[in-house]
Amino acid sequence: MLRPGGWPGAAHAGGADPDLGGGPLLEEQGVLSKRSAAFEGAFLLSSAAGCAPEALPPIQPSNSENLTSCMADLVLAPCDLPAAQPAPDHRDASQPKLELIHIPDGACAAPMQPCTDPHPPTFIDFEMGAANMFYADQDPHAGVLFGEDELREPDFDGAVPSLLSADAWPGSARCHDLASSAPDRTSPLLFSKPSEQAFGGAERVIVPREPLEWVSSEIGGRGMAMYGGSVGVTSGGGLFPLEGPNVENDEEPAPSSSLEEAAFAWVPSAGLDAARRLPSESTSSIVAVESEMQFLDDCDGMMEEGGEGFEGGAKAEEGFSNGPISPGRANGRGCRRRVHPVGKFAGEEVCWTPDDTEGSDGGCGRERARRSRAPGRAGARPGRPRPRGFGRRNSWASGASGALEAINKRRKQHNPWSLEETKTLVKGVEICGGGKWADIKRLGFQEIGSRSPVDLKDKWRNLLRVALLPLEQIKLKKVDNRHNLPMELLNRVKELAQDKDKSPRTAQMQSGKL
DNA sequence: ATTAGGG
DNA sequence: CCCTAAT
Repeated sequence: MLRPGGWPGAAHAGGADPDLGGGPLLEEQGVLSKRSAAFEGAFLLSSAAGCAPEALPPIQPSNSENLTSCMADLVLAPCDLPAAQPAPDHRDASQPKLELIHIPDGACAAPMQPCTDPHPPTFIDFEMGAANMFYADQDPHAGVLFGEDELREPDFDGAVPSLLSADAWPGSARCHDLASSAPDRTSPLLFSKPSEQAFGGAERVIVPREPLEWVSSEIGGRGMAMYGGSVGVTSGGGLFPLEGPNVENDEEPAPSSSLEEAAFAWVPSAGLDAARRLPSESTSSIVAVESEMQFLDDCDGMMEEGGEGFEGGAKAEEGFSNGPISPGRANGRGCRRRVHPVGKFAGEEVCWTPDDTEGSDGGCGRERARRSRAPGRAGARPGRPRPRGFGRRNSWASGASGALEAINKRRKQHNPWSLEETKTLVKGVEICGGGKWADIKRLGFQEIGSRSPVDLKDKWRNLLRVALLPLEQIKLKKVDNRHNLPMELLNRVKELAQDKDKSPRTAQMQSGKL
């Protein structure tokens, strides 16, 4: 299925390392071949071979010369598509599910050049699912940005997002100096603004399949990428397979007029025709959703097994062979949460029930519609992409049905924090410090994508309660069997709590209370 | 919009 | 996890 190599320029592109999920990139069966500059010469192939690449029109100029030259190599070619092939049903397990991305040899082979920016340090944002900044001068994944301007060796349990590399995003070599990226220098979050250039020329690749095919133009979204046929999502350092969105009878997608607006392209059933018209008429068949695409934890937050996105390649890559992992796993009740791709709830986190027992919250029981909702927001909205995973979200189901009231009356929900979530929170605190919950959210950790900043705060408080307990008591609680909190983690929490730097006073006070 | 804190 | 007050 999807392979790390799906990210051109990604460290393991080409599947050189079988251990990392590489290997032959694709079963060639392309019907559609479309270039996406954003993916540096990546092809999307579906069935039917014989798409001879041909030179592409000039690529949008990049302000990054090295990249420009790199991109100049890009070739690709719209195929002469066979007419009106009945679209394979990707629900049929016998059908190949995914389009595969082929990386032409030598694509973007040019090494990333050091930033010429006079203000060191410079950073490059890979836009890969998180705001972790990787120093890309020499080593593509040399470090993680900590604090204000400190670049450290990655030390998250050896978690190096090994899939990322400087040229993973060919057009995205946006060099930033700290001064311009974070003028106040108070935040470690140096998001680079998604730019058209970064994704310049990215076409929304539409794969003619039913029921829904997705393509991410990767615009403005962090870490989201789906390729035809329910393909994948980048998550931390991994690229995770995903199931296709389960959307039905949605309104006619609103045209997207800007790249920022159109994080994802969706073509309902237009199939090949639409695909063929793409270059000129793409916008008419594309729905814009908010750029943040996120596949959130299932309702119970049962994430016992998934790799921590941040935990780097090897772990994450298990997902390639083992099917969907990290995002959107089903819980016992078959409820998943994800962002609704189109229509009224585009961009909203929703409960998603695979078999589509709709309208009932899917047993998810996480209705949060009472909470703030982007006011006046109707459908896909242009404008600033919201940071993903912020705040509370509407439920697809709730908005769509009269079950709303019932749901609204529901009392306190219970969504146990998984160990992975908890670990991630701790990481966040390590980076941003306690009390910086919004900042932590902005880090984009996928693991806690479904937790609001307030959730983080609450959880941290609860963690402190335990961590600051006398050792005896902790052990009495079997090191908290219920929450599966390893002593080691609790120790980290404790340290952070006592670190006046990382912990405002909340923690200190907490310790008093205990 | 964020955060702290009570419940 | 929910709610509110205070920024």
